[in-house]
Amino acid sequence: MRPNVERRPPVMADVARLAGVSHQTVSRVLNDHPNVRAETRTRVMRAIDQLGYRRNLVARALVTKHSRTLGVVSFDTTLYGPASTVYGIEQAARDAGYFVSIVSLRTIDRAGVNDAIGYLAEQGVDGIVVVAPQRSAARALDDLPAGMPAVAVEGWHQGEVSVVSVDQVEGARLATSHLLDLGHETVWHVSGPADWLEAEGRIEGWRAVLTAAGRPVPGMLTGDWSPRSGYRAGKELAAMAGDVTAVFVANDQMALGLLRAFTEEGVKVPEQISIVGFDDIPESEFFSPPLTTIRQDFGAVGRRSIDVLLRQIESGEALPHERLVVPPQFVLRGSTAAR
Amino acid sequence: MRPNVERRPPVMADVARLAGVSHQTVSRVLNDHPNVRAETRTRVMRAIDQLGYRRNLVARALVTKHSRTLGVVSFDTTLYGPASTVYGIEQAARDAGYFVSIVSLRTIDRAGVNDAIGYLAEQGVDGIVVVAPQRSAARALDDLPAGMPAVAVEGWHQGEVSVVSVDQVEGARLATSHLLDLGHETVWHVSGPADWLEAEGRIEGWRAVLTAAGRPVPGMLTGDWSPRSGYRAGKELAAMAGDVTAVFVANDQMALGLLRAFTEEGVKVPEQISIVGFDDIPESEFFSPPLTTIRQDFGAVGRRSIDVLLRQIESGEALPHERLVVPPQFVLRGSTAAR
DNA sequence: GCCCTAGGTGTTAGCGCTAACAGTTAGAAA
DNA sequence: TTTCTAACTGTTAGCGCTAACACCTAGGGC
Repeated sequence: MRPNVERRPPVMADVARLAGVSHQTVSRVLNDHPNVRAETRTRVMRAIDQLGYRRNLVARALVTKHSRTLGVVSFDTTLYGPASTVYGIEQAARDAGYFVSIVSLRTIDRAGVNDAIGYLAEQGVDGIVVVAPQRSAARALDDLPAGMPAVAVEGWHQGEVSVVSVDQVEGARLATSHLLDLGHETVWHVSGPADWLEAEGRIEGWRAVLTAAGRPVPGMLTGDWSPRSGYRAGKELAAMAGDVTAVFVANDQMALGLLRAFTEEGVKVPEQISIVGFDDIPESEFFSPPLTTIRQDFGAVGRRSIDVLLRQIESGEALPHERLVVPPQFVLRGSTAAR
Repeated sequence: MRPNVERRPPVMADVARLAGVSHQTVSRVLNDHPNVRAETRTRVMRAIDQLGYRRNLVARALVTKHSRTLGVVSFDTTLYGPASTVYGIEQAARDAGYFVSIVSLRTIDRAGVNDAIGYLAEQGVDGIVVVAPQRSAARALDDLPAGMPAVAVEGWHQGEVSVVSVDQVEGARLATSHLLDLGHETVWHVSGPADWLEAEGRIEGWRAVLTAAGRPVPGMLTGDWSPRSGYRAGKELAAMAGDVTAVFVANDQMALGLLRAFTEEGVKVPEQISIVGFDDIPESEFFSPPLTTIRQDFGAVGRRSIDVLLRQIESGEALPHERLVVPPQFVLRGSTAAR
């Protein structure tokens, strides 16, 4: 490292010297300590302005043991769901005066999540949010550093850590019931990939409703959340157009793929086949036809998870683990019709 | 702050004691300093394992003056473009051994961006990436803290800072030329909101091609990037279906809105009107019809911006400001046809 | 034997801040 | 008056780490 030519940035001592007080008094002003004379305070403030002083939060964190930074471990923040969740987290954290340090995993497995948590711990974060949509990722929460406040989002867990998630099972119930209520004999399902907790929850809800209604449970198609995989599933379903009259698709992107495949094959939606999606991405309302779907309030999930995490951090002790569930919402549009 | 019941995490001195060396030797091992005997190194490593020691990067940052953290200021990371860019930034940063601290602004204005930069500076980031798609945000880069390495993404700037962006003008040229080449008399444009640099660049490229070809430049419709605004524009254009034969839409989401409006009004795409979008979001390929569009490589933009920023940081001095341009790519699909 | 060098290690100081405590003053209470 | 208290401010220590330097040893050249 070569010597830096420009003057070093001002530190507290510089402000103190200029204001004619001790550095401790400057610290008190900065931290809104009550016992500072008004006149002294303004003198210090003036000195701060004059020097363009900014306090060094790194030094502060070293002594207070609090960095006011939260770590977020997520997966493919390009997707609407994770992106919205992380956005909600970031907003809520900043409103509470915390920074957010993000690690986006390319592949999500226990080792990767563990590494990420380790890095964040070294960095001195006060707590960690893990967006853990897969079983393997969720398991990494078992070996959190001792005493590290944490919360799982969209994860599954048994008591080791608090979890905030949308009620996937209930969402699937809403979707499936809607289709049965319209008079369909049964409902097919295009699921998300195995190992994903959301996919599992949606399968569970779908199956539960069919079983409770005494309907046959058709074979299930599996996609990978992408429109392309929905397109492939759509081609298969179109070939069975006579038998299939209603499909619950595990997310809106795949539903778009189905719609495209059906259009190509001349299958009319909703006249011949009704479709319900999941997520309510901003595009869904403008699909042709507009997609009936289940809305997930990702922003609420993000905010709730920060609530839970901050309560843990600020209490300074291990709180009992909560399981917070955000309700999904049914959104009726044009892709479903009575049989 | 109440007393913490559990033992404090081990520090370097604890490792040193257990390994029977000085803390400095532990530091040397951790930093891969060459002059450490192999036997000593393994002894230290063993002690580290045994205690589960993790070094405190906050303390390290205080003395080295480098936090190995980069700040990112962005806007609405729910949208595909910003989300993908931020993802690319995060990946590239982590590959280079840096953390990423993110601030997502709700509204993007000079004051907001300035505040965000200020927070990040206090936090001790080594450099800042500002995703500054609006003129007002880009201007905030004029008052960066002295000596803070920074790079603007999708921004516009005159020499104060390096900029990495996709060539919007060229993308618009590609779109417009394609439509003229297909034999359309002229091309209409649904633009992004005013003050957005991307919107301006796309207007510029569109207009330039029309003017160069001696074609009339039709009145322009303006949206806000949302599918809904595209839908509204589509309704207007459908009413003029005889005159309008080709539309260049400033992003794919609005193009989807147009498609929906045209479907409702019975306007056939591409038979009656051809449409070209911009972005190539994952959904575009599965619109009906699949959307001809201009692909932006957001990942590349993110990676390049980190390249530029790290070069600045690691050189330790003010490098000349660069203007890096990532080429857009034309993607032919089914929403355009010859006149 | 001497010196010199290089490898390996320990000692000390200090990064910029806050916490804890130690004054100092002024005014109220005794 | 004295004494106490509260309000305000300064002094000191130390968070956990790295940089700089000091110090040992062993081995080679003379």
